[in-house]
Amino acid sequence: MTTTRPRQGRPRHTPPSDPGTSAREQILDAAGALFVDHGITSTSTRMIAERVGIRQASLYYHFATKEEILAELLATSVRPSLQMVDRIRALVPEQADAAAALYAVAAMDVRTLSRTPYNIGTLYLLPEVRAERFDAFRAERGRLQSSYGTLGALAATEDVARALPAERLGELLIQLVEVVIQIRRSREPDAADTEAIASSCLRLCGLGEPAVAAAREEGRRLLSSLD
Amino acid sequence: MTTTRPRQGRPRHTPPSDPGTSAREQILDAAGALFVDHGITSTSTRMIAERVGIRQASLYYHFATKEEILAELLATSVRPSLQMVDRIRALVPEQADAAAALYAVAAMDVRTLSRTPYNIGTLYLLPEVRAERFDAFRAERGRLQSSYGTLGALAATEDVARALPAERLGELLIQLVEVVIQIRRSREPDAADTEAIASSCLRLCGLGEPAVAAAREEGRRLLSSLD
DNA sequence: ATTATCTATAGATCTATAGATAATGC
DNA sequence: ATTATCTATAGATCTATAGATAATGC
Repeated sequence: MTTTRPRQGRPRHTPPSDPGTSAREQILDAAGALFVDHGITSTSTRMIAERVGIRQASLYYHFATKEEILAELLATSVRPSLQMVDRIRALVPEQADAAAALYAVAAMDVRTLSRTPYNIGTLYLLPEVRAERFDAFRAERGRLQSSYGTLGALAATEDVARALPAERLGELLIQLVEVVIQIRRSREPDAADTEAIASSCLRLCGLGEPAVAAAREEGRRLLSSLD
Repeated sequence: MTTTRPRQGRPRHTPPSDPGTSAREQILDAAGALFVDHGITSTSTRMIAERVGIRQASLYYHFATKEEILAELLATSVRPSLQMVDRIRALVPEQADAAAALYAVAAMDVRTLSRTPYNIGTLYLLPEVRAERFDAFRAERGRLQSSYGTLGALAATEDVARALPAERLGELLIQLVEVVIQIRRSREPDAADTEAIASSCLRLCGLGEPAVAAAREEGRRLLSSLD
């Protein structure tokens, strides 16, 4: 039992419950949870500060504006998904087994979205995020979407590939994966959800049941080789 | 050219551009467009009033609170979709051709969501709507979702029906249909989108390309018999 | 008389800044 | 001296109410 050394600066009126994490981190966590629950504009800086255990004005030592807090949250929210896609695509060199790669990417993404401490995916959907200020974030998300499109086009049957250009396929696939955001609003997503969603991505690409089963097996192998 | 008779009450500081529609209607339209663009909390009663061409306080003659405006918008937003489902399910007596019915319902719903004057579907996604106050609305949406589930379960192949209980299938199908809400944020959805989304619903249910094509034909027939 | 607006405003926010203060670090 | 907080507050909102007013309806 190590007593954590008190930090520098004037003490808080309420001492931090977790002295291990930085104030900046605590603010981001509090703001994230509140933005997701109540929306961005409905969350006041006072609410954020209260949850952290500091005074409202003290936020401004760490962030210049409320927007800056949001920007930081958004930046860290797509990045894990994008990195995951890159790692998985690196494992599947050519279009060797695109269906397995798509399964793995979708499953991983669903799991990531299921497990963030608050349902951070909902932030994408809020109108405030369409401000020009957040262009960079939306561009990253666009890259994720087009990865889904490319992967889906490679995995798809000829019939489906002909009917759906990669760009539209990407829109549909990312939308399907993000159903987990909606599910999380009413219940705790589980492993069966992950499997159902990832398999649905493959079916949407036109794969029949034997091909879906095969890609699922191989996709799982890919995932376990990631750890 | 009929000059519309001026209405009762003190004249507005800016005369209404469309004297045909009631003030109530004008307020709902203005609020809907603003809620969708900026979010609910970010839309002030002043913004709504300005768009209508009345003073902020005059809103309160028609609605007791801002929440009441939102409640009215939500109430009128799912209803068309629910009625459509009922009409189409009535046309397809037993499980005669569930796949065609699912195609028709999905296509109709996509078209409805594409054509509302503002992208009203986005309202579902806003955190403010989770307040208890809007329980009735969320219940209606739940009914729509379970209609998708039932229809999907009937249309699905045995393999898929075994893998996905109707409840989860409903979540996936409605999510897929509502991709049109996201599409509308970046571009104008067209007939090809409608077809792509409705066909994707069928593929997600495990249908192969010949079955998808057949259901699409029959689904279109159903739709044209609705007018 | 009734209706639908208007003007004015109370009271409750909310964001962000200025400047003081209580720790640690050197 | 530096850091991270605090207190206090300016200035800008925002929602909703009270009461006046300018039309039409009878």
